[in-house]
Amino acid sequence: MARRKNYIEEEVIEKAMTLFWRNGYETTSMHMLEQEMGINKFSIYSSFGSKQGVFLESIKCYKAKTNAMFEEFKRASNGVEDIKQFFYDSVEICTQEGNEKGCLVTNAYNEFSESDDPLIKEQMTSFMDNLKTLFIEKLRMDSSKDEETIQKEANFLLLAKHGLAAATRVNNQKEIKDYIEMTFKNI
Amino acid sequence: MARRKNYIEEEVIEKAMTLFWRNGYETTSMHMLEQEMGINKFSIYSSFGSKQGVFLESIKCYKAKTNAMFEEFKRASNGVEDIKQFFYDSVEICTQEGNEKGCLVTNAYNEFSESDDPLIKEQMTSFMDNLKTLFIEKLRMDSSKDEETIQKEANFLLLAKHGLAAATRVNNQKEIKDYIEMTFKNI
DNA sequence: AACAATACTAACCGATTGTTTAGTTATTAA
DNA sequence: TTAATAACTAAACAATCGGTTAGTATTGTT
Repeated sequence: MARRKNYIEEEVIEKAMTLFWRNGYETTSMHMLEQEMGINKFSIYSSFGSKQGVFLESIKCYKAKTNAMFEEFKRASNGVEDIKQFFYDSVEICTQEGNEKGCLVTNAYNEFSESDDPLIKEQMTSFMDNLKTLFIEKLRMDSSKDEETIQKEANFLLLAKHGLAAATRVNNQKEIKDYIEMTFKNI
Repeated sequence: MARRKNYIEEEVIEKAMTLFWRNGYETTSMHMLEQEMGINKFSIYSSFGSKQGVFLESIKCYKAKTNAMFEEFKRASNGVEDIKQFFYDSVEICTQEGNEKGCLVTNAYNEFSESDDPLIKEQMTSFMDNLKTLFIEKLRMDSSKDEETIQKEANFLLLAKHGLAAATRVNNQKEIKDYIEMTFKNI
């Protein structure tokens, strides 16, 4: 009936994700998105509606990308050891790629800390809440831990992930390893 | 010889600092600075040269503001316990004020992670390096620690400060306390 | 071949960014 | 009192922001 798109939405959104991951939300302009996605504004807007829309899709893409890791994390049953492995995997995922640093969501979580956007904030908090739930689940595997300790440790680990995100930006491999080991020293 | 300024640079820069602290660098526009500082662009530019200039002065102001805390930290001689106290003081300083969250420098350190500005980056890294040196100094007070451990722990604590900055943004008092206590359990 | 539907290019929109400047007002030294 | 100096107001600057749109190219259906 009509002309076909000559780009694949899944493909271009992955490139957008990379850009957001590297630069954050505000710093990434529509012009930069045009360049990186290889399509022009019209196509971007007709496919994703707005810059916010592109970002929202990018987060979905990020979640899909990290899904395998998350699934493995969910399936695992070694308790704290699994969380540590998850930390190592989180680092791995951004050392194997280009200039992407930290965790896309954690980075954005910082950037959006209190300002504006409810839709985006919801994506962030749901990601974080989900992560915390998983932490708690793994921590409960050690039956010697009481509930209060588990809550404390889950909070600690969630905040430690911020430190980890910072680490992948400014520290080297060994320092990152040291940080993780020290974090889990008495969990 | 000529007309006198009817504002005091030290006063208006403190207001600028508050704004940068609350919103970060990019989000804070010259217009917002005009409003908050209570003077117009001409005055801002004639006093500080550029937005970057305002920010640089704001950092100096921040350093001055936190100087008392730092001096006390330097003077202290209880080792690790002093570092912990420093963490508590860092939290205190932003709960007593308005909406300022985290540490101005740590926040900016995140925002500028690798992009652009050499002058600003230098301010950030010098602040962080200085902090690390102080950590090491305190850690060395425990003579039972070997140098490698000290380096590891100093790195860990520096990254933990990122977690702390995040905590002051999204966590409540008790959770922050728990985070600090758990952080120092490992040291 | 003609039509309808959609994708594409590229220019343009108003708003806002950081920065500058022309014109006016206030202050002080002579 | 006057001339020089500097601070003020307010408008404008070019560049860029996110977003839109008119016009054209491509497609499938009839």
